[in-house]
Amino acid sequence: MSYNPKETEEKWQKYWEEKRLYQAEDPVPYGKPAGPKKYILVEFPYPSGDGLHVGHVRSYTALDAISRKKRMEGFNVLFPMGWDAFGLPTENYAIKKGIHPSQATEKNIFNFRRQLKSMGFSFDWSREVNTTDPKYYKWTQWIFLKLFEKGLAYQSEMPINWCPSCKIGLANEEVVGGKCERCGTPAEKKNLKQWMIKITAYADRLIEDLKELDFPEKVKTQQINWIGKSYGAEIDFKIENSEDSIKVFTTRADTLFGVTAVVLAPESPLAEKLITQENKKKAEKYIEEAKRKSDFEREEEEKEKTGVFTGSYCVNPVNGEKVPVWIGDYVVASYGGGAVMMVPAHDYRDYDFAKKYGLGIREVVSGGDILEEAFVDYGVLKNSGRFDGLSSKEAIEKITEWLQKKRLGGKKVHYKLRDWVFSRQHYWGEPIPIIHCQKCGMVPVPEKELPIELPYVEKYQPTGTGESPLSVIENWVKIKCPKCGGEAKRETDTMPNWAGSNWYYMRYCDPENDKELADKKKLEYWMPVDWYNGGMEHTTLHLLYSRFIYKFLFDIGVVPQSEPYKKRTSHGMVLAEDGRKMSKSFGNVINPDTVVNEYGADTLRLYEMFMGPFGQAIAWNTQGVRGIYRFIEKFANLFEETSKNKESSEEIQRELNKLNKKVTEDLEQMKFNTIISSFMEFVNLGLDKKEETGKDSLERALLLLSPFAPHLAEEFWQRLGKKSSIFEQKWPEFDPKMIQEKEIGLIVQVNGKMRDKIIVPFGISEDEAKKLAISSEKVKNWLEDKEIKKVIFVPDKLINIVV
RNA sequence: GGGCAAGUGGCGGAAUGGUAUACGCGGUAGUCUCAAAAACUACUAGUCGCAAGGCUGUGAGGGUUCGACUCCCUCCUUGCCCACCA
Repeated sequence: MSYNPKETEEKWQKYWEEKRLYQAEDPVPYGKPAGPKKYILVEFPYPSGDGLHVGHVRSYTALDAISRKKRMEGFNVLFPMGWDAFGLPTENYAIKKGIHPSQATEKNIFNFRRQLKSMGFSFDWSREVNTTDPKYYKWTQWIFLKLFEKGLAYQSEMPINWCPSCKIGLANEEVVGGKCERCGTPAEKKNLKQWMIKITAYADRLIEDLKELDFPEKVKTQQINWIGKSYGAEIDFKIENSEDSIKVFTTRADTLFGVTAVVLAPESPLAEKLITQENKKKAEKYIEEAKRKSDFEREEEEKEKTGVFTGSYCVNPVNGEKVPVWIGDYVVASYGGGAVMMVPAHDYRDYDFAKKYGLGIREVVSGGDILEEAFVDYGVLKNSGRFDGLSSKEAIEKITEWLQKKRLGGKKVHYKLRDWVFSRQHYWGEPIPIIHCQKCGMVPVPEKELPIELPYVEKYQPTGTGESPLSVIENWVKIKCPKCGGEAKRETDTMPNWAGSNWYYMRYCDPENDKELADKKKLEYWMPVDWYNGGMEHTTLHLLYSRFIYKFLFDIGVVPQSEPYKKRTSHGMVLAEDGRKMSKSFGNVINPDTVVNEYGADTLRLYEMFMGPFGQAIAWNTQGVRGIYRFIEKFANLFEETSKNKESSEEIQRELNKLNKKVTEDLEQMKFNTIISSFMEFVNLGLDKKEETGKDSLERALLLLSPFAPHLAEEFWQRLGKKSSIFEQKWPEFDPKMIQEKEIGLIVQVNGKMRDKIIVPFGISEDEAKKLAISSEKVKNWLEDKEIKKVIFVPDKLINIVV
């Protein structure tokens, strides 16, 4: 064997590191005059105790290949790496192993870094960031202070999702199917004072600005749906014998005459107030039960709607009708004010509810049969007084206008997006830089005192009371108020995982800066990120929230544009050989170290590029890895047997140009699997025609292969006697003229079926092609006794004779 | 219930209006070997045929076209995301 990956790979990794080949150049006046830049970004990993996943390798290899090609094309490339290291998994891991989270983090990062380096990725390690480094989280806290200053960070007592097992509050995004995202325990509701971030203030801009971005449509629609903007009306239902009114949100103001009840969410503060004496027992018990039930349990009960009458009534503003007020658990507390107008005739849920509790069903839009089921489409109004005969569309407009005039309601826009619960009652996170003073209230920590470092403690287990472990460290909590000097206490909640990952890509532009989160000139040069690859699972979390934070920083003049990412792509998951998710409990995890030890990093890299379309989930196949290793051996053979030949034949050169074109173009479109197949075809052809293949072709093939198999490419490049690294070379250009063959196989069809393939000179005329086609023996049989009706000629491709 | 993808050999997949199944895996036979592994060579969608060759074939059905895996319509299946959002 003429190529031994084990020996070779480490050698070149060292060589590249010494040459500092992958360091990005800052713009003047900090660096050399910088040419055009490309900022290529992969989501930084969470350094877990499990080590690098082969899924990381897939997306990092892809973007590494792109970065390498861009450098060879002359771009000043920033391709950085760092660690998203705060958060629950490390804290849990530390508790389990009995070591401190900071030590666990250090150990895990060390391992991840070693693994990434063994893959030969071209990261600029001089810009490494770590979210748990006080020098880094100083600026995470600074961003929080700015949000607080602008009124976008606030505290609010609210029912939050609570995991009884982790003893921690969860963001809506962390509750999946009613269960805690991490441990799978059904989430409960618990009232706690929480820090909130007002992302809703940016809802419109987050939708609007998507238009300009090069994101997959799927990502855009998912974000739009998540924000969930809907246009409708807010309508006031005056409560009988009271000054108060119930505000309901509806997108179907046209059905207002069909209201036969108003239903409140059990959590609604109004609900309790409206319960009358005679309904007290029943209704209060109902509320208590409903509150105790988690969202999940409510869902599990086969969506059977339940409810209870409060005893109170309100007034339908459009016709003065007296309408009963109910409480029902099908009403979502956090949307639309937690109240709905119930129109059984024209809403499925209301229909079920009304049927169950014997409430009236009144048809006000014609078009369906409401004895059978609710009619939810638009139609023509009836039983609606002066609005009869209008179409639903017109009626929505007219009725809303009328309400607005009477000051009983009006147009209203609602969002599904809710403000972001930004506090965790945990140890392993950034302390929130706020001080609570008895006299002055909430006082922000003065900027010059940042960072507020996380105190090193022995006990970091959750308290379980809902308070963070920091709350028991008295000498840390107690502090003088920076405003009045009186007694005060530090905020003891910490920030969620997302806080550090919101802005990490800005820090790469200027990772050492102690005066600002990053220098403005550097941000102006590097931002926005030109290409950001990550997982679909981050679409409505990290990707949306970091866009919001970037917009906020733009508004306060810290960053140069309002969108951080120009282009977004996403990779598919790498599944285990059995088609399931890789998981320790299934025992089906593939460790990249094992593959690297056995076959080398290049084999793993090539395999992951070859295994299937980049955007698709795909199962691991151990035999497939062997197949790639065979390819590497074949390549080495080809090299050994042909590198002494001088010039390649015309055919080989043509195929090489085709390969050149394919790699250059498909790389941009992330069609890596077909690129690797083309290399295989080229090598197979070269081995078939050893005498025709020479040094010139090998050189170019190595350049083309170098982004994918950098070690192998460098090794053979240097074996050819080159004095500089292959990565200091220019990306090869292809010659379109060389791709054109002199003779081509023209397809001959009769009635659209292929009957023959004839060799003809390139650029043959229709007449000549026709003559040749008709005279073909095979074709003659199919034309016998038949009249030629029509001939379709596609130049240099095919000729179709219709008989 | 809503939204978005996708259905092609034994398997991963290629071809996005013009040779369907490239490339790889697996399989079969052979070479080498005391033997095995590895490697190499040939074959590998189904079907009829000694062969030449024919016919069928890209989830199902229909349509557009000289020509459809590809475009349009209806349906089925699978996957992902969202979901009592008024």
